[in-house]
Amino acid sequence: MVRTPCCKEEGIKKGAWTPEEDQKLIAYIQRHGEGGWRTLPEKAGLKRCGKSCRLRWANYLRPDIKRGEFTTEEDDTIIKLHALKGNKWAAIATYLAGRTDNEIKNYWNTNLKKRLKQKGIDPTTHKPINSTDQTGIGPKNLKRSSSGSARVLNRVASKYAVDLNRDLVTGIIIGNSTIITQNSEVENSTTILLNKMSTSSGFSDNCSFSDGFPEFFSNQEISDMSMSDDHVGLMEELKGMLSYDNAVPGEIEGSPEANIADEMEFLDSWNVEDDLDLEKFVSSLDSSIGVFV
DNA sequence: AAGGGCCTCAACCGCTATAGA
DNA sequence: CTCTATAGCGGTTGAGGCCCT
Repeated sequence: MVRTPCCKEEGIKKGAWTPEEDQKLIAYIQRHGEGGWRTLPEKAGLKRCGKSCRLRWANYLRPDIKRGEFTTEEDDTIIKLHALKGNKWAAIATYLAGRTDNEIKNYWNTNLKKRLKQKGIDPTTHKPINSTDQTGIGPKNLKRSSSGSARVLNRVASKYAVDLNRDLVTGIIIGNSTIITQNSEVENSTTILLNKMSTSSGFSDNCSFSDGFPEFFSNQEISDMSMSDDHVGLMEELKGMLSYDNAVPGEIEGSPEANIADEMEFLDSWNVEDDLDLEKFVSSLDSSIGVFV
């Protein structure tokens, strides 16, 4: 079947937009709103393809677009989300207010990719470039190994008996309290706690990644946690697990980077449509990763 | 000053997903 | 169920600016 072209080829202008064209598009959308892209160019007096108009609006003219350099926090968020989601630019863009998928994609390809390479990290796999897989411990086999961050998520779910969904967990991992709030229907004590965790700092600077709760936190930390409702640090620890800041190629065993592959697998294996209840959450961890408090 | 190479990013292209007739 | 229109996504391209020789 011949594909229907999105617009007639004759008389259609291509290339850079002029300020006059931008004005016409803005004025039309302000009057009539977004949508109807196929008929929009004619109605707005533009000799452009509807698709081109949509893209121009979405990536450049929309009033809520944030311009200017990416912040360190944004860099960090993109890297972590890329490790979790891969080249899903639109999905990543939903976590960065005011940034478009196109902008993030360009920024990744021109800046972040290089930066990771300079740190000795493969930007595709998020693993150290020189690591050879001679042990046969590929992602499939890693599945049965322990995952520190999965363990913490397990603890979050167990401890606070919260229905965690995928976006919420992503929010926890990248430390974005907005997402946590957005994805929680009711601002209950759990939401407040998760928000607090996502914005708190300090605490665990000496966690290890071997199995077992006591090795995960110092005795003092465990004591502090049991004494206080203020469970700060859990979030920082989660963030630390997915952080590249201290990555040293060749020293990855048991480090955060070793967990990226199974982190991705277990998050990706979740059904986006279904909220995960506590029981399902724990059993999914048990069956797919095999970790546990 | 000229020009060649590199980099950035807006825009395009081809494809898939989805809604509605 | 099928077909078509539309929206949206990710990869790629190319114009223009910058830097170096």
